Amino acid sequence: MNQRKDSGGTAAPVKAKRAAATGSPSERREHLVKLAAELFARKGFQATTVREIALEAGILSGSLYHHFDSKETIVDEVLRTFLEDVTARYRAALASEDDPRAVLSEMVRIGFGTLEVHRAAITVMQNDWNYLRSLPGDRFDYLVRAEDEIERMWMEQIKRGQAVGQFRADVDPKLTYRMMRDTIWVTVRWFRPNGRLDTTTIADHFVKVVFDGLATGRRHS
Amino acid sequence: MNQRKDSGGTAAPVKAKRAAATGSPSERREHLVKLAAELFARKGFQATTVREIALEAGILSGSLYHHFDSKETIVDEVLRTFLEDVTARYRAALASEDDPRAVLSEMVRIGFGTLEVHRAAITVMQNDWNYLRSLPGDRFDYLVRAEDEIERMWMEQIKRGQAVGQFRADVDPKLTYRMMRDTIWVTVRWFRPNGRLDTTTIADHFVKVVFDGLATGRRHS
DNA sequence: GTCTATAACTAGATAGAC
DNA sequence: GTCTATCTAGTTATAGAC
Repeated sequence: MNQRKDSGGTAAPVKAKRAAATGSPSERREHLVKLAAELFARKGFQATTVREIALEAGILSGSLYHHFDSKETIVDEVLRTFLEDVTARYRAALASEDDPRAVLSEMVRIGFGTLEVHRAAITVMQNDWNYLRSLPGDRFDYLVRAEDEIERMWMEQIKRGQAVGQFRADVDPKLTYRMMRDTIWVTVRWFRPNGRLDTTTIADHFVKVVFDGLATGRRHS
Repeated sequence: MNQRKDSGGTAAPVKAKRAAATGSPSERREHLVKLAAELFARKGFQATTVREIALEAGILSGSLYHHFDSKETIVDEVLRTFLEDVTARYRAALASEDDPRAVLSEMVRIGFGTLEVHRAAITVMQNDWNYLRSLPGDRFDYLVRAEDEIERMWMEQIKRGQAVGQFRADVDPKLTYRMMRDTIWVTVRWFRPNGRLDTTTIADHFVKVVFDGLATGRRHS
């Protein structure tokens, strides 16, 4: 099935979904990146071929190279866009509020909030992180740099919260940060926009459990 | 680099790591699966070639097909082994104890405990789940079946705990289950055996935070 | 900006000798 | 149980016509 006489990089687009061919060149590019991100998220970066991306866009694989010089460039743009947005939001949260617990719960809300807009990017980041990092060259080193900056911002709030007595001091700050970070991002595995649970509900649940605990009755010791 | 006159399925093993060639056939097979699992975990299932697996074992790719009929069969065995072990442990925990909170914290400990033995398998399961599920055929349907059985076991304990008043009733059981499950497995991303934190420490931290909360002071309303 | 045609290569898998 | 040799199919990417 899906037979075509070309085994190479072609195949007439025939009845492909050629979407809005209007708009500026940069909008066109963004649109292509978005389509690719969805495919990367669904099947994985490597399992997604440039032919599939092109087909989805209603063009042929060769034409894709008018917009991007490689498949890596596309996934690069997917991840970079997400990381720039989320770090910017975190910085804004830090600047607008001082109370550690307030900042931290705002950061939790920001994290879950990105699930809607950046669902595909987050999925790719989680599933293909190891692979992209294993590629030769330093092209994806910024992934680790962004991760480090985000870690610093979280850790600072956790430690300040402990220092002022808002958070219990008998928990490892780094372990706590990782637990919070992972629990937020990993939600993309099952989160569905327009599903039973919206990101605000999920964030509230998370804050409730992590801050106050699941158990009833007296507090720890 | 790494140049050889063969572009096919060959390449003299030369100075490869040919390990213990002794032992029963089934031990040999298990050993190969283990080597493959490590590669799958590091680079991803698709990025790992049968040639790399063979090289790691000190044989040629063609020889691998004496043991397995396909690359998929190998990853199948990796995941199946892990899932069978963990579900068996969960069942034992349910059988040996009745108190919901005790069972649940035991399940948490079991989860983190598998990180050491099954680190590679868990990594593969997380990173390549979407891809394996997207493959045609029903070969990997058991992934979802195992997931469902595990979910039932956890949910039962959470709901019983709420019914007997051990856990607060104002949290969504399913959301709570997902949060606990994800937080445990995702730990493979950064967990290193023989690192600063062992699985017991991580499990204790987890139970502390999730059961009693991070905040100091009075309990939730 | 897209298509045609193809280059250059790598993947998983097989058949049969040893 | 391993190696030799090879097949088939699929991959990213390019060059130039339109």
